[in-house]
Amino acid sequence: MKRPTLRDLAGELDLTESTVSRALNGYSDISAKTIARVQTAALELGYKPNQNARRLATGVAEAVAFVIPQHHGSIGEAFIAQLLQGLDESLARRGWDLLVSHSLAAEQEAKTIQRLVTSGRVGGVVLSRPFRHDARIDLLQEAGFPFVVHGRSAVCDDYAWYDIDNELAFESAVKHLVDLGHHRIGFVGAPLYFNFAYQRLEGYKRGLHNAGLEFDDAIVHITELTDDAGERAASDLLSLSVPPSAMLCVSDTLACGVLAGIRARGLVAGKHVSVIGYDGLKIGRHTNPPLTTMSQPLAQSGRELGDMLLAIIDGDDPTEHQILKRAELLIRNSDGPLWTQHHH
Amino acid sequence: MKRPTLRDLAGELDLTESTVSRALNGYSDISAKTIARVQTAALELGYKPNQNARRLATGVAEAVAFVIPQHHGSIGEAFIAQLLQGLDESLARRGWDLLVSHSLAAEQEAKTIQRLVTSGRVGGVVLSRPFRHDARIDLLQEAGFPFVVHGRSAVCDDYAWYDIDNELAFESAVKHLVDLGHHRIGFVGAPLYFNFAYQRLEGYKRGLHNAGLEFDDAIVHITELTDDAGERAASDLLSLSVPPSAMLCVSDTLACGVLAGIRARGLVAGKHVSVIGYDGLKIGRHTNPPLTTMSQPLAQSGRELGDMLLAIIDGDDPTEHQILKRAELLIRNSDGPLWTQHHH
DNA sequence: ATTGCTTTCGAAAGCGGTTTCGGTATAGCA
DNA sequence: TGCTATACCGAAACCGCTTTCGAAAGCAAT
Repeated sequence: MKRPTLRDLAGELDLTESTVSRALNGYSDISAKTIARVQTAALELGYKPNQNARRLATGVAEAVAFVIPQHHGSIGEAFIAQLLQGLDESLARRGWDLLVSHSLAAEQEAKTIQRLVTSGRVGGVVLSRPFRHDARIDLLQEAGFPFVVHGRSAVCDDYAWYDIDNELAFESAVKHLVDLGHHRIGFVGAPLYFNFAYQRLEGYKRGLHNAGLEFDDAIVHITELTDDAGERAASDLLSLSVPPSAMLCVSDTLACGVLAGIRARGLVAGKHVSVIGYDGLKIGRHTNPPLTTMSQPLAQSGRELGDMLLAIIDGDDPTEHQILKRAELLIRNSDGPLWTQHHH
Repeated sequence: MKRPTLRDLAGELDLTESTVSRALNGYSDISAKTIARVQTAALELGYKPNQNARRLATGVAEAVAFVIPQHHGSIGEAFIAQLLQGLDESLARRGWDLLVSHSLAAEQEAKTIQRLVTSGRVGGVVLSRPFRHDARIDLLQEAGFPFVVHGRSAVCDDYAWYDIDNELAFESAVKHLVDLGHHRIGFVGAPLYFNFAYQRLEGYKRGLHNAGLEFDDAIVHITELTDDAGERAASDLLSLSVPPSAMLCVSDTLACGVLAGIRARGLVAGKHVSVIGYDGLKIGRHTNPPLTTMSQPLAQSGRELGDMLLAIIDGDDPTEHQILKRAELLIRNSDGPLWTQHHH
């Protein structure tokens, strides 16, 4: 009832373990006939190599880890699920495993990485939502451990990453809003130690600049990445003496909250105030009103990240793998022309 | 620059590998003094045991796999993310790894399980969304491999599962609707080979029966678990000559679509027609209108599933671990009293 | 000092593979 | 037919750690 081992197989075939092993692994010094014989026998006995033994012997882990960022939101998790799916697809093609590993606190995260790297359980790591200055990245680099990151940190010349041009995305989002007549555009962001949050803010600023608009601290609201926080942000922004007529949000999750805050005030998004999200989550189709957003291809990102990581583990130079994509404006109904009283 | 091995440590300390190993693993036949000496040395040298070697030697994998159901929807993935999080929390406490493994096609799924079981990479498996008759479960049982399932199949006496009382949930959902005056209640379901879909339909029937209402084929719509499918279902149901005044959906994802279908028709959910979802996803707060739903504690489910699996791997009898929880009705705004014309 | 337990370690055999190295048959070639 | 090159396979070391077993040392008791 036990799983057959290499020895069993060898015994059955009257060959030695080493021969069988090489036959199975397609070495060229085994006759085609023997290979065939071994393979059919393996099939019959249901032989499967013990991965742990194999990994111990070869030193390759055949698994990579995805480090799930400590969760700020909960809706945002759709984000992760998507990425995971793409990743797994890519890895599965090679028969590699995907480990996920949460880490509760932020400080823990470095420890988590350490453990992963040193335990020999995985041959690579994919990070997401990097900070502007990310200790995890430093650590991985020093260790010379293969990794890719979804997003990138402030200096990102010498490692592999896959990112969306956040600045460009927000710059063009602002332009879109300006074209609709808005000139007081609010920003609902996340803590700036997240590089994506920082970059999006920069893009926002540049967008304002392009339009000759002035940057106003009062209408940028930095908060956590949850819908509740978004709701509070909207509420705050709307109670300003001169509230913004439009709000740009760094995530769809946040935008969901903003939408709620707007409704709570008796206003309607897309009419009285425009809001644009970011991520392109499918949820946005069902919000009230449906959310206009900057869309990024999450599942594909996952696939590409997987492919990149595999390539790097195989010896590719990480710096050859730096991909910058663009987000697309996905117009639904939460944006609209500037609302003026006398239109009522 | 290589990671120190047990041998290195032993050399440093003038002890043998075996002694060091036992010292590190807290065997009682090593003096406290030696243990201390070994531990500090291990710390200094930054020694971490090679997990693969360890697993090979002990035969325990210290990892479990979560098999992600082939994805029908995409919004529903929030569902998975939640579960994953809870699972990982539970496993992390023991230092175990969590592998996720997709399987593209349904037939593939059995293969996937096979591979997991035979590869020795994991010591247990958690399944979700089981079919009424689930080959994966049979396979796992025959193999005598530790597993738990989120949900359960038609016959579920002899394995471990964690489920919500689906029948009860839908029975009470119907009651809720009946109490609101509805007597023509539609059902938007998923393929009945999913046991949860089957059970919920049963609960629905029982609810009707309790209220003395007749079951009508015409207003039960079985479709896939996507929002688009939900939208089509709503559209179909609404164009009936005698459309239902309320719709019960087997998932929030589906319900999102139903809501959209209702809006598309110029009707408003919660007023002209009531809809109730299932899952209690946070998205429901942001739909139009916010979705009333039967809520289940996903993250906690994950945690409990993890604990169960660990216990079973440790030798517990699986049949001792069968947990049936209840869903709670989470009232938001998509339900309401029966709408009658003259209220207009 | 001898006997009889404990306590504390070392020796060695795995766990299940991979891989290098060398030894035969066999074939190629003259 | 003799010689070398090649194809094919076996022997053995190794990957890093765990665990059983027995030996040595320490201690108390007689």
